[in-house]
Amino acid sequence: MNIEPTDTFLLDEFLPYQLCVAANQVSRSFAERFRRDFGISIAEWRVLAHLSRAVAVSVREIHACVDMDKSKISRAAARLEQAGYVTKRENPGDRRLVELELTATGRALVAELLPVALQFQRDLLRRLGAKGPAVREAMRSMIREAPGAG
Amino acid sequence: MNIEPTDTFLLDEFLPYQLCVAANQVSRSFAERFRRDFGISIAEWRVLAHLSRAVAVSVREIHACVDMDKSKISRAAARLEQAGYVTKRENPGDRRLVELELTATGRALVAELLPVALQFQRDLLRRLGAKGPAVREAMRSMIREAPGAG
DNA sequence: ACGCACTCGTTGCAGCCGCAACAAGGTTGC
DNA sequence: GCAACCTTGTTGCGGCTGCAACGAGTGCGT
Repeated sequence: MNIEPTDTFLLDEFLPYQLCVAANQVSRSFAERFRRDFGISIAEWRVLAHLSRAVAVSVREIHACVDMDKSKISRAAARLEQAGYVTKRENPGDRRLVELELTATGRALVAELLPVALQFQRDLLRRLGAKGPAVREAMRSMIREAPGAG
Repeated sequence: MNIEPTDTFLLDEFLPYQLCVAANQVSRSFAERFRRDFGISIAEWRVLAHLSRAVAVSVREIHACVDMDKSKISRAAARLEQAGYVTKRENPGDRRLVELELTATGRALVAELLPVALQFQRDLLRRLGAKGPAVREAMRSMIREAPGAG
């Protein structure tokens, strides 16, 4: 109802900017950690994280779940295959599909990754304090519907 | 104290991922809007937003305030100059510095941009509801100190 | 069986980004 | 005054990304 005095605009107080900077910083330190300790990128981490839940998954399913471009997933999967962490096999029932599956090495890597990722999240939540759950809920509500779609 | 049952890892519940997706979606719709209506990118918008507060500003000062790489600012400024929104003049006192300044057209553009940006933020805050202030505070606390620095 | 529309994964391409090197300018110590 | 060092902004470069086009494969209607 009130009209804010916006004669001076402060970018630091602009929520989309704050959100972008926060996400970039978190993403950067997370990526640096995973790159240094495990030699994988965020895209590869996401693919591995999704594969940890299922036996054989197609690129399409990951694309439907993980908010990454098809091509990004495809290239990440190619790198993971070359590194020996996943295998790619064509689905005999539908030969368009590619079944991605973790190798034994891949499962061992995931077993190392998950605790590190969870610890990272815990550190993040600790710094958020009591606001943690509200932030998570807020992220979800922002993700659901696109802001500019209306 | 409690050990969480982490036998299944859900990427959707992973806060760094949620943060990244939310920021990307917000950023994307914001960028699309500004690109379509005004023909400028987010980098250019940030430079304009900073220039709206000062008369003549160097690349260095923007770099110190706005969390963008020097080169990104430089290129954004070059595009803005070519579009006629800012002027670049070398500082007579220190000829390394470049004084960026809004033209009349640039000021008019900013006067159009700011209400749109503020309305965008209002829409975002409305969808966050009561959690809005907590989210803003949370973003700030994430920005201050790097998460992986400890 | 065949044509047509659709789906899936890969690849080419253009654009953006961060990093580092660089040139030009300034500052300090002697 | 000058040499070594720092600062500022630009540019080249390698890598990544999103988009669109593409080839291969599938399902459907007839």
